[in-house]
Amino acid sequence: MSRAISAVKGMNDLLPTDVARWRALESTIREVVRLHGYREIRVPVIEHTQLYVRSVGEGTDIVDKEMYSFVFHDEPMTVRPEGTAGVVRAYVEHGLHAKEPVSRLYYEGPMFRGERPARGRYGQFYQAGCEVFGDPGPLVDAEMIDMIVGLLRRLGITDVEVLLNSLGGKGTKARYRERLVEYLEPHKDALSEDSKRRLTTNPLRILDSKDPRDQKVIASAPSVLDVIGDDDRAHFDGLRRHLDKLGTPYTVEPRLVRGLDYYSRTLFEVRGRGGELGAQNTLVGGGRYDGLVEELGGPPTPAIGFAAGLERLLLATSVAPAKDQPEVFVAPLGERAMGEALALARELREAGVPTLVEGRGGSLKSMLRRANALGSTIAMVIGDGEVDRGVVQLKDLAAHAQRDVPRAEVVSAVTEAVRGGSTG
RNA sequence: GUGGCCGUAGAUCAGCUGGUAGAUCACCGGAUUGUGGCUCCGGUUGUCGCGGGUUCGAAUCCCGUCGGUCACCCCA
Repeated sequence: MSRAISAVKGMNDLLPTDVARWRALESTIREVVRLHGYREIRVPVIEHTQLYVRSVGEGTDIVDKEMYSFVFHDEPMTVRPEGTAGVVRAYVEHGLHAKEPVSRLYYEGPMFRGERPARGRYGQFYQAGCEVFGDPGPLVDAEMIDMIVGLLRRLGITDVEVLLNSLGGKGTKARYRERLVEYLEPHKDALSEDSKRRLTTNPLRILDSKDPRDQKVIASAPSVLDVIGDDDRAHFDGLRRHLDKLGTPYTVEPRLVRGLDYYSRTLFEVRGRGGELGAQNTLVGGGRYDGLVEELGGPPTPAIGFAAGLERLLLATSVAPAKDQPEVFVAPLGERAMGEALALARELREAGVPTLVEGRGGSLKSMLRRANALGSTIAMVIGDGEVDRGVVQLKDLAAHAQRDVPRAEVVSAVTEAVRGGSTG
């Protein structure tokens, strides 16, 4: 074990035990999303850097300092830091808008950001997300938020809060930004160092600063909700009405802003309140991005989407993984039995029964110990005696029962036992 | 990127103010020439994260570095 190569910082392995939980989580998400009419789309992990610069936006931390970018054959490329941009690109590139009036897309996969890793936040992390194109809302907005809350509930994550805000339409964001800077400028000296810098780069971010100095100033800052247009207000009110009707709880948080530039109008975030999440308690983030499709070369198309952080859901969830251990453990004793065991295992597998053969030899005791440790339901012992008599010893591990079964009847006896329970 | 804490067998950890490493679990074998979950016995496993320094001597002290973790930052 000399000079072993370790994983890259922030990247981590998911061992089989972990993966069992992941699969349980993913299948729940897929099911919920399917019930809402979403269909999965798979897009590349690598895109032109420009895609993210134009969508996520310059001045955002993601683009400015967190992207895994490289130049390949003189082309600036980036390993995706988030999912929406790529999906929008695909939507435009394949002219989906011309094929169906509304597209409901689901995606899932690894994202990459060069941040300092912490619990619930990694350089390579996984997101599942949905995007709806072609529906201006606000009904879909409400439906999406409600779906997320329902999904979390199915995952056993109930201690959450939904934060809701509106960033207004096209012009309002810039207008509010101006208004905010106007307000903050005179208080500049009272702000934290970070926020002084943000005043020019990304003033909206100052709103959710945790620094007490900033909070003091922010407390009486103008609210976006006072600046949004009448249409935006109507949209926001409509969304709230739908949520109220559904009984889906939410909190209006005018200071909620998100890290990406493309958002407009509806903005939401779901935070977990369980202690296991620490400061990384944002489980889901999303919002409307009505201008992005056009921005990326498509026709004007309203759109909304969200992304959920899978490792964070996993920290908060109580979903139990399905059993993935072999049902049958074959313990051969001796040379002749080995060959017989292998053939038998193949038959069982063809019949759909997960089977493992102990090929390392060893004592029967140790083999049975292993069968038990693996959680197998049936152990099959084959020795010279069994081979000579044309039988196999079938042990029901839970019932401590065993009997000889003629070689020809083994498969049916096993499938029966596996489905039915006892072997009699 | 900034600051705090941590880094010892596969896993969880002990090792006090420096004298070249231990427990438990796991794993392997045995206690009935071929029968498991409990029990008992025995056994394997470590460049004490890495590099340098102080010292007769360092897992133990100092510096650096890498990794993890917590808070900030940011975000999923």
